[in-house]
Amino acid sequence: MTVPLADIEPVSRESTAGIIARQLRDAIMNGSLPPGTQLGETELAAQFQVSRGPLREAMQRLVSEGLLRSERHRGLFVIDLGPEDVFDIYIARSAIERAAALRIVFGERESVAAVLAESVREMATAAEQDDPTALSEADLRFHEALIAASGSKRLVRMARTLLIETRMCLSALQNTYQGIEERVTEHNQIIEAIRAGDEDAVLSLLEAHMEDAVQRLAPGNSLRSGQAPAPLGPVDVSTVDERTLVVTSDGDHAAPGRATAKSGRGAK
Amino acid sequence: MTVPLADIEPVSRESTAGIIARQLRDAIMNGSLPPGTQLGETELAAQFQVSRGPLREAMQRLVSEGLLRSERHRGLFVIDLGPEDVFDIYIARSAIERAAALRIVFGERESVAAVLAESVREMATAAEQDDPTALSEADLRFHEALIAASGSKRLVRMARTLLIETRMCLSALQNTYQGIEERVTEHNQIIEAIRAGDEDAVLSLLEAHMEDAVQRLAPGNSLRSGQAPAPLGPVDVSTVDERTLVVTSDGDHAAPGRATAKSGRGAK
DNA sequence: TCCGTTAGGATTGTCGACAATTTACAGCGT
DNA sequence: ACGCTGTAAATTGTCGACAATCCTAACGGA
Repeated sequence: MTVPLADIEPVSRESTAGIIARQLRDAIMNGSLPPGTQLGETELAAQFQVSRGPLREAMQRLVSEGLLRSERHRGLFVIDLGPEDVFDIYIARSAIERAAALRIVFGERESVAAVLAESVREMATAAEQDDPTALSEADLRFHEALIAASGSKRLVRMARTLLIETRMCLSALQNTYQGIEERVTEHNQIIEAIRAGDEDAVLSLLEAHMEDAVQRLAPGNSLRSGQAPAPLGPVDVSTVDERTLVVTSDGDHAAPGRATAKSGRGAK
Repeated sequence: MTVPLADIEPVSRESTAGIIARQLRDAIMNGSLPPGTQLGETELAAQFQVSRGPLREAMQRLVSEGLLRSERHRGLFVIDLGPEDVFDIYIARSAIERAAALRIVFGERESVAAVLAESVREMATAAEQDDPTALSEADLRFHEALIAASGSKRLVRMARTLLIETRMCLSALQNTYQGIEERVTEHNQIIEAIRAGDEDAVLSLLEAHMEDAVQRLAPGNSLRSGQAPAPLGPVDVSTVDERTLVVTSDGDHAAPGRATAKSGRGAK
């Protein structure tokens, strides 16, 4: 009556484990918890001012998301990304974002383009000021918005982990930037293709965008050639992520596959 | 020395929460825990012969995977899939399996084809004996093997939930089967295309396969038209799956988009 | 008869303590 | 000096109990 009661969402509609899980995700993403870090339960519990119970529940969530690696009677550790993981991340991202773009092309393209344009503007601003960190942030926000605009709950959920891992890659490699302006252009081209409703253009631009990232972050691999650099054979779906599956990320693993052409089908 | 010590994997390399989580997943998948069921902690803890602690940790995993829905101070419930979810599942599956197929085409195709052929043989056997359940099992096993063969950890992990949800859809709709033989043929065509290394054929066959499933399970939708039937707008990536986001799955939602042609690009 | 109130029961959320296992280190023997 | 062994500390895994919250239903009043 007095208050227009906007969106009050009664006190704490969210579970404690959910809150802690989100904070931990952020901490892992922004580098507060570097890869390989062991998460001491007692220490973190004190920091969050909760008991070990809720904290463990939150950590189990991250384990199932693949952000933490569990070693029984040893502890929980932040995953460290080997080169094969970098490649794998982009395989998955490519799949997710392609599907999202496909949905968008068949949806209300204009409003989506407007939202995406906002992120690109932020990127441009960051580029002008020569602020690599801000540029990465805006870049990720672009892709996050792209996926969110698909309206698919599952694509969004699956992408959350991938975007966090992407950020981990970027901060690990300390942004080896070549062609800052170029990146802004690439994103703008995607938006333009969305506005035009040109399906083939959107998909091939996106694929090229991903391929570029792979070339920068995991040279020697390509989304359109060679097998995964990971030396692991076919994986059993029922056990992965459960038993630890430690990957020794000790350097060498270069796949013989030479990078093939940028993208296959011509854009418009 | 005496024993050839095969793969002993010291006692219990897997966490208790992991074991319970897997069992719960199976129970949800095979229908022992129908959609909407509330998971009483005390009851389940007694059944697993553990305390509520490890059980809650296991359940939090499933929450983050999207198989359980959490309502604070109310309990955990098995998700029930509305029509919009069915469509969403196939959007995501289509994305994942396409990426997996792409990896396979660039990898060792023959050995993969052999593995997949085994699943199809099982399908054929089930079809002969007119056993819908066994056919579904074999069908899912095919797709599981397809994704596993990609060698991508992340694709495998993301697909796990999707395949469980797929099984939930099928058992809910009690297998409205038309064209049993046809399905076996479709899978065989995919294998054949993999053997031939015909990328375009593999991708369009797979897309058509998914589109067929959508037509059967969520008529009125198409992977290549109309926006998602879900009435929810763009989703915020940071909150989904955390705050509950209850979807009232009350029937009507038909998208106006008429189904377009099977698949776009011609196959070979 | 209908509605608001209030007790009861049940379930979830949280906590502190104990048990089990691993790791590190000191001591001893060769 | 090197390696093995046994003990001790620290951390994780598990449990039972208490507190907070919600649902149900019986009760009383209009």
